[in-house]
Amino acid sequence: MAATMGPRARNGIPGERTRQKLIEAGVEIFGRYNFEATTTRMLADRAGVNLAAIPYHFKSKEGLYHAVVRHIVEQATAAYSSAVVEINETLERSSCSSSECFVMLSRILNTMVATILGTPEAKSWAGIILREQMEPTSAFDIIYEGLMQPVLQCSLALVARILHRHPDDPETMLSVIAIVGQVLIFRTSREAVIRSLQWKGYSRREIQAVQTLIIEQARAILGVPGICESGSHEGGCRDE
Amino acid sequence: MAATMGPRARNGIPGERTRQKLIEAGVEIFGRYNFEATTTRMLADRAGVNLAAIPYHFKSKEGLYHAVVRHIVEQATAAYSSAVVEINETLERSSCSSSECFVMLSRILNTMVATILGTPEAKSWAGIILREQMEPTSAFDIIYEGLMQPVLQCSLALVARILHRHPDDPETMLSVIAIVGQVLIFRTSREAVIRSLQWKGYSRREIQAVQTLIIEQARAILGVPGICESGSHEGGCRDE
DNA sequence: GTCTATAGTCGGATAGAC
DNA sequence: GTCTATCCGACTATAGAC
Repeated sequence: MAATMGPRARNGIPGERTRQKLIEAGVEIFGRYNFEATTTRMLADRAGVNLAAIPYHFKSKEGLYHAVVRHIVEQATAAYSSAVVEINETLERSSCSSSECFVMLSRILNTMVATILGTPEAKSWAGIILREQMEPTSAFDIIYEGLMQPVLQCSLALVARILHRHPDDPETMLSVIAIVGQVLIFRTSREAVIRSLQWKGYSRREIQAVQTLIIEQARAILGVPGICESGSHEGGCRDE
Repeated sequence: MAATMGPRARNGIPGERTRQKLIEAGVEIFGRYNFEATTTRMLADRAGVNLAAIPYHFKSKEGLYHAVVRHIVEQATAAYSSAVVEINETLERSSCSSSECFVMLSRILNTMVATILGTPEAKSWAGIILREQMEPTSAFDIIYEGLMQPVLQCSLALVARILHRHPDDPETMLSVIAIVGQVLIFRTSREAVIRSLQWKGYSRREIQAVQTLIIEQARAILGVPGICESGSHEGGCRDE
């Protein structure tokens, strides 16, 4: 990362403050508008710095954009990296039961909902990420490998154990993707969700309702017994 | 609609051909790039018409954009309007069982997957719709009321009957949204899906795999018996 | 209805003073 | 490192010939 950080990278130096303010402004402006619609004048005004600071610190508008993408990947990853690391360690160490794996998966899903709906900057993150999904640039690689790959792989391992499937079975990854889709729609289709539920936004109450729903439906999909009182059938009635 | 169609609206008149070509080009270009990044030159070149035809026929670039949005709503609605109409009629006429309602819901979900992943123009549609979700303009109203509202309401009615819940219960709509989310992620996160499954794109084979998965997981979520051979427990183990 | 030419505006990036 | 002033290209929309 230091290789692409511009003239100076250490803290405390006057120029570093300007860099940080531009990146913060970039998250906000690139998230709201898109790369082309964002003007260097907007960015400089929002950051409260001079226009010429952008080419000076980041070489170009595109240079700033890449720095912004790296920044949001770092921030977003921080939210659940501890969960992913702990789960991967647990999985390597011991062979867990379906129920234990489901508890770990629930942790990931809850974190995902809380981060995606509850973090104030999440709207900006989503704006940038969704545009990269639609028309990927070189920035998408940073997002995929830094942010998506780790969560998907971790969830894949858990779902494979829960369903007693092989992680390489494409059906397993398909299941994971669809389960994650249940979460993501609340961000990608926020406006339609708000309207159809007549919500005002995502406050604590709404976030908890979504979390409860997601866990409940993931439980049903994966055939994990859970709160079912008639404890007769264990693995559910799935195929195989 | 005729009120906003510009100078002439009837077919066969020379100008009408230019209008249509501009709208087709608009679907493609506005879908790929965004409103600001799209230039009138791109649109005119792609349509093979003169630059000045845009302000002449649509008053402005924004006027063309609105015409394009109305066009994609019409096209996309056409794909499943017959299903929605028939289901609404059936629901009004007779009281259907959970299984019957699930069959109808499956029809909607299958149509959705086929349309969203299989229609060549779907990528352009998604580009425009997603951008409107992120930063809604007046065009979003057209999309929500013409395209989303009908499908959501129809699915809501079906899910309410399947779960024996009231359609006004917010939990019911939440379930519907999450189920739809399983479908939409394959479009909104296409790039991540393709990479994690190592697919080349969405051809017939992949679309069928997604359809099978979606129906299977919707069945589990809604607790509909289906292919479960041990026919002992009927309603599944859901709450209530 | 369709074209060319152009007006008027605003964008990103740079040069050079401080 | 930060600023002002400016270049130069690209944009939308219009005017007016055909």
